[in-house]
Amino acid sequence: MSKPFTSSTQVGSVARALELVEIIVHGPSDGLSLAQIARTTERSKSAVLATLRTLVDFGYIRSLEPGPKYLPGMMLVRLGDLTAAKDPLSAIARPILTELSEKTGLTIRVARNAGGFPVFIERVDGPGVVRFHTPLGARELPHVSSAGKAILAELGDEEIRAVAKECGLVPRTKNTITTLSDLQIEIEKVRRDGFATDDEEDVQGIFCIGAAIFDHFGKCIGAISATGVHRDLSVTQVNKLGKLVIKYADQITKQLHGRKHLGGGK
Amino acid sequence: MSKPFTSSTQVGSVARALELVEIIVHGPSDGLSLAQIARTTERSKSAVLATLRTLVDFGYIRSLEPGPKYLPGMMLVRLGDLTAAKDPLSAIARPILTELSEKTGLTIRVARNAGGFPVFIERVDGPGVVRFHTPLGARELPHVSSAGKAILAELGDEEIRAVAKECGLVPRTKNTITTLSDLQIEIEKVRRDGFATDDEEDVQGIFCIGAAIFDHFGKCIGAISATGVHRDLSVTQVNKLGKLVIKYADQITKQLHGRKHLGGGK
DNA sequence: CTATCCATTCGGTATTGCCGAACATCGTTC
DNA sequence: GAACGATGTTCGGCAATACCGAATGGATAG
Repeated sequence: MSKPFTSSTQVGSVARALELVEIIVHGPSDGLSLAQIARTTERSKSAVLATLRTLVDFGYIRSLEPGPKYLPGMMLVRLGDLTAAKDPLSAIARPILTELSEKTGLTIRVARNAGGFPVFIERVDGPGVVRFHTPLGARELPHVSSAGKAILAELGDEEIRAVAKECGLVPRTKNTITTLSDLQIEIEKVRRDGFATDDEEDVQGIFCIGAAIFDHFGKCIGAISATGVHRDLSVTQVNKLGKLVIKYADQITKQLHGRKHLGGGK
Repeated sequence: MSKPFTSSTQVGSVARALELVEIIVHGPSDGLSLAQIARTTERSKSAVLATLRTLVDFGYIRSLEPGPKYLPGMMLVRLGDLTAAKDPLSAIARPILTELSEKTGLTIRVARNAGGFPVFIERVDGPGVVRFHTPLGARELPHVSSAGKAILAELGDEEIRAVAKECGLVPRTKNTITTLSDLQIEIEKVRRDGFATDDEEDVQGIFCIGAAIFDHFGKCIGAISATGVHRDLSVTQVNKLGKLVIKYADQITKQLHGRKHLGGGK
């Protein structure tokens, strides 16, 4: 057995099947052949074929004749859509994101707070021509994203240190914050301003501005962020845009019957 | 064995795992308990638990303490997003959909032609306050959706009959087309106009207008559709809106280096 | 024509996924 | 407070079954 499974009793064949999904989703856009998949997974073709057939039957994978090449199936889109739709944060946020994206021309996303890490669950593109991939559903790095920093700013110093340790403060660009002390200084700024920025700290040429969302306990449950290309943003706009993002984040908080956790005490 | 599996060699445990995903995704928004899942699937708790653990490990399901209740996981959102992003039609269509949604205030979607059935892969909401669920990734009914009719209009009469037989022309509202002859008359109208409508034929109070998209062979590979609430649409607007939808569909066709299949011959 | 790649089928074997019983824990009810 | 019913969890043992490898047929290339 090559892979050391983390916890107790699991189902191996299911795990292997989901690995296939992963491989195919990350594979080339013209698909992978059975032989290719069998090689990369180091399993027999017959076993892979049986698994693939099951996945195809459920629509997770679609097989493209002739050849056959295997590609991600539409059921994945459906499940992702249903999952996002079921999330009340997503449902409430969507029209508000749409409005903000129109007002700013930027791509707006909303993230859930997943243990200090932002996980974006919904996205609305702005009308701009420039397009970049802003992924959904992945655990993003908290120290390089505006949503991440907006969430961190609502945590206690203890938790911030824990999250920083967990993500390792890995560098992404030359602007990335890589030390705990720098991060703490940045967090202080976020707390003062009420919004967080990402000034080309994750991707060269891309900036973000984010603000936190709260539930009725005053706990930060997520954040929204606006993303654009750096040259479209003049420095004087940052504050104005920040205020706007806060306003829309507050709208979501309000609709969730939430209230802002007033900084001060732990 | 309760479920008669369709084709040859498959992996039973994987199929059972994917059934769990289905159940949880369609379950209540506060999740399902292990016992509930075990009951509905008629399997032992221990077997279900092992499978669930595997799914949780991969992020397909997330377990919510205490209880634990099981809910759809963020990995489903991620996989759906990656799947849609990998599709060139989706990538090309997105900015065009955004523009059309701003211009019209409606929800715009793009569907792939899947054997005469529309499968929507991307959606852009309009700024309107009214919200309704327009699903993605599912095989929609061709005879009740404007995208479906736009696709049907590009097929041969033979194929239309086959699709009609496959979907059964099931009624959804009192406006639904339920006979083949009515459908053929409607298709003729679509061919004349260049766009298709759905006048409360799927959901009461909802209308759609759709137009087809073509590849470089002139084959119809999909369609876009605009969705809104019926009372927002005056009859005189239908033609104007139809023309607009055609224009944006043609833009997508153009960017795909496609060309319109000029009706006439088979 | 041979050689090499591919997808697919088919037994046989032992891996392993499943069940059921047992335990721990919580919340209710009498 | 004790007894009950519900839950989630662990564990041993059996048999189902998921896996492998060899063999086949087809396609493409040299």
